[in-house]
Amino acid sequence: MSGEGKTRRRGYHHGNLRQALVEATLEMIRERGPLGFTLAEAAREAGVSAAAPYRHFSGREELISEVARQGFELFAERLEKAWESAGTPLKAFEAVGRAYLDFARTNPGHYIAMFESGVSVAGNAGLNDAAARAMGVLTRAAEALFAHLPPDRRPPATMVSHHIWALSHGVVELFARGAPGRRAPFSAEDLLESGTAIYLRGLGLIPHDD
Amino acid sequence: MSGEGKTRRRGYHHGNLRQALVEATLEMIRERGPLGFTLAEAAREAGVSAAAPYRHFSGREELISEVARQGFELFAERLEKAWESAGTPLKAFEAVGRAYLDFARTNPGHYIAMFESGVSVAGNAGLNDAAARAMGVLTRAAEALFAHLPPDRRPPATMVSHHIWALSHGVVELFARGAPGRRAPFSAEDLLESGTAIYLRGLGLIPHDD
DNA sequence: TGTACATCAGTGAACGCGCGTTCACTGATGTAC
DNA sequence: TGTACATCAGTGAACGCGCGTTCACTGATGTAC
Repeated sequence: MSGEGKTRRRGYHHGNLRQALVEATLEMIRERGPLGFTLAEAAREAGVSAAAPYRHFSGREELISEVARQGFELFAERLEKAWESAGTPLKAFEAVGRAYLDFARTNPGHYIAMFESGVSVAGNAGLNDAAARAMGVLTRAAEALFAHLPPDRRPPATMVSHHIWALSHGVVELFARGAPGRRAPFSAEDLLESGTAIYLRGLGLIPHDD
Repeated sequence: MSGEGKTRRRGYHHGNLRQALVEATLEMIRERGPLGFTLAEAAREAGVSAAAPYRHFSGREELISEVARQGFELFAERLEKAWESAGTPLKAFEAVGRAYLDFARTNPGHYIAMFESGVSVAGNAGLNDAAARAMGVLTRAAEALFAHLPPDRRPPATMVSHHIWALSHGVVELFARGAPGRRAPFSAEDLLESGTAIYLRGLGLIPHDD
């Protein structure tokens, strides 16, 4: 809910229609899934005629791409902030993992637009940049973890970041959303934290037997 | 492609329309994503009028549920077969992981219907059973891994299966599909295998430093 | 083996709907002088 | 400070489209006798 506020019009000219459409889209996506949004309804939601969006976007596709782009920007910011806020590389890495899940929780519309809408990241420069920036945080967080190891004993940082990304994404998709009544005996947070801990132990970065 | 064949009609009576619709749906989903299927087109594809599907399904929703159900059945079978085919519990566990990825690869239509279509698993008994059966294989595979450990040192099997499930699902969603041109330096297979190995080492089930 | 008939699995026409998009238009805004 | 005018950001009506679903219907199948 936070970060996905509402903007309504004030007169004949909306004043902020572009962003209002983005926000309407976020809400529709959050509630009805990746393809459950329509330009027509976004316009209605913003209190504007069905033709108005075409002053700001070339069409449906461009609007959802913009939503995804904003999502990746926000995502990268949150991950960066989490990384910088913690003391040791290990704590920082764990904080990034928590921030990942937290982002998916508090910005479901963005998350869905980014990863489930079928938007082509490669085909859009702005989107691509933002996505790379977010991925970069994960990779740097991984690199910092091994900085103290002799170079020939460091695992490839991008492999590690891919592992963590996949684990996080899987947890989000399978356990963080959907009916809260899912009878899973573990919360998404617990699963991600315990999974990450076991993984890091496997890398030799956490002592065995805590 | 295998397991997603084609069934066309032979006379006025189709003979196998129900399954033909399922197969047409698989193809549409595979090519156009979770919501990219329509009853109308499935009928067209099967060479039948738009009204015909209603002799076999109450509507759109019931058809996609059936696709997902068949997917879970097939999935459970493949996982079971993989588990039974390997010698040691460790090898069997790894074989199950490989079978997971392999299923997602060879049956993308099923996989999408199962996990991305928004179908409500809980609201359908047949679907629920099939899904539980598949999940059960993962959990039993995990249990077998610790069978030789003293009971008080065994991690919870469902936690482990949830971890592996999340990792596998994340790898599938992020790295196994989409443009094959993704410049990922690691294949989905490699990522899942290496990730699983590190995780199992973290559990103390694989010796350090191979 | 032949026939009557119930049942099953199709047809095709029609419906109402909401969507994406285009178009000529017009009200509001802001800038040059 | 006031006015003319270009530009911008909206309107509303219209289009063609494909969809899901319903309905009365009919051709094919299979069973009882």
